[in-house]
This record gives sequence, structure tokens and C-alpha cells, in this order.
Amino acid sequence: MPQFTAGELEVMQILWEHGAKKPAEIQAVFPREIKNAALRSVLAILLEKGHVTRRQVGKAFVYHAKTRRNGAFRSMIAELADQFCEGSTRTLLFNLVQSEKLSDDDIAELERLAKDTSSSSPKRKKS
Amino acid sequence: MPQFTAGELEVMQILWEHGAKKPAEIQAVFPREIKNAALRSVLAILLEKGHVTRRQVGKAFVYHAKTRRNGAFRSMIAELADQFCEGSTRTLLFNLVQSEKLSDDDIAELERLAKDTSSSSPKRKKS
DNA sequence: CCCCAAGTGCAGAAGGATCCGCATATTTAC
DNA sequence: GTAAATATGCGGATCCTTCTGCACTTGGGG
Repeated sequence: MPQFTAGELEVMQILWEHGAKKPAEIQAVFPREIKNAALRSVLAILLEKGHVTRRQVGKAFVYHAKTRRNGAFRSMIAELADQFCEGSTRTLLFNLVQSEKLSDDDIAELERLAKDTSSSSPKRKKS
Repeated sequence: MPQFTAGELEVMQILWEHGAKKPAEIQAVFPREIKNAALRSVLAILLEKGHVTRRQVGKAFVYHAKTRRNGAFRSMIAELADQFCEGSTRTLLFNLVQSEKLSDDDIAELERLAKDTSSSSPKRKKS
């Protein structure tokens, strides 16, 4: 039971990037050819799954992403961790660090980001 | 076009963990109830997709994982990176490091792993 | 008021994944 | 040789996603 299918994700990406939109507007900025009705089918599924809400404006429906982009990302990472890393996102992270070829600069950046969000006060920007 | 569906991944996990197996053997260690014929359907799809091979042993077929576990993991990470991190696994890694709450020990471990695989000779075990 | 562009609802086709039952073949035990 | 157990082949049912055509409704300009 994947959170999102490929097509559903395509639509969510639009909503995340552009905010609330009518079907026709989503269609207008869609990265590929898609029929209005096909798009509305996907929206109906997303609505059913609770990933979007909609409200009527005039005669049209405006769709709004309910599930947040980062939340979707996190949960898909968690799914991968379940399948490959005994459910541990931390283990997944370690695996990635091992298999990625990182430059020294990358490592320094990594360290900076890690420390910035781990302990200490999270409201400091940085030095 | 996801590399693997949920069911396909279930089967691959068995093959990765237990090595080459006959359908009935896979069925025996399967983490849930599954009918032999259903399992063979999945194997047929995996065969078609090229993720497994099979060779006849006696009257039975022994299935063998062709796609490697780590390769599958990497490609699924790459897919996620495409959707959420402009195609960059590095960016994905950075995002993860930011959103995970890491202890100082975790960070140290991370650093160790990163340096162990980045520059320097990759054949050294460790100090 | 009338028309039309914009929007929705609906029914269903197509394709893939998942699952199932049954007929058939082959190995093995006796 | 024969029967039981073990496997495969196959046809097809079911479900979900994706896509399509078409009929119907409605808001707004003239």
C-alpha cells in the first residue's frame, strides 16, 4: 500500500509548488499532456485518500494539498527503510552515506547540517 | 514506472535473504499467507522484468535474484530523489540529515562512514 | 433572456498487479 | 507398474490506476 502512485505524485507536486488550483489550472501547468477528465480522476482518488481537500469557488472546485510535501517525503523514506533497513531511517541514512561518493566539502556540509538540527538551540540561523 | 511493486519486493526480499529457491520453498518462508499460484504469478512478472532468472532443477524451477539488493535500494532512492530532490541523491541525503534527529554519537558515526568511503583507498577496513 | 465557455458527473475501457482453481506432468516411494 | 506428492501451465476473476468520451449544468457577457 504505497502512499502515492506515480500519477498521484505528479499531481501533488503541482499543488505543492503552485498552491491551491482548479483542475484546469493544474492541467495548464502539467509537465505532460493530460486530459482534463484523467486529471480529475486522479484528484478524486487523492481526495478519497485524504491527501487533498477541495472547496467550491463559483461553479468550480479548488483543490488544496492536505498532506505536506515534506511529510510525504518522510513517509516514503520510512517505507523504503521498512523494506531495506529494518525500519530504521537512521540505518538508511548510514547506508546512503556509505554508498554515496562524497567530497570533503560534502562531508563538511553534512556535518554542519547535522549539528545545526541535532542538539543546541534550533532557532539560530548560523554563524 | 516503479522498479518494484510491493508484492514484487516481498518476493525479492526472500530471494535476497535466502538465496535461490523453488516457489514452494519461497512460499514456506513467506511472511504471510500466499497461495503457490499467486506467488508464481509474481515470479513470472519478476522474470519478465528481468529481476530474477530461473534454471530447471529436476522438475522444478529454481529462481535466483538477478537484480542486487543494494542496486534495487539505490535505484529506489534515486526515484525518490527525482521526485523530491531535483534528481540529486546528495540533496536527498542532506534533507534527511536535516530532518532526522541525530545524537552526537550518530553524527560521529556518520562522519566516520562518510570518510571511510569518500576519498582514500577503499580497500582499507578501518583502523 | 440566450448562448457558450468552463466545469462537473458518470460510465466504462485498457492495462497491470494480484490472486485462484484446476488440469497436467514428473519424480519418488512402494 | 502405480499411486501419492510435488510442480508447472494456463485461463481467468478481481482490484486499482489511468485514461477517454459524452452528457449535463452553470455563470457571465452581450
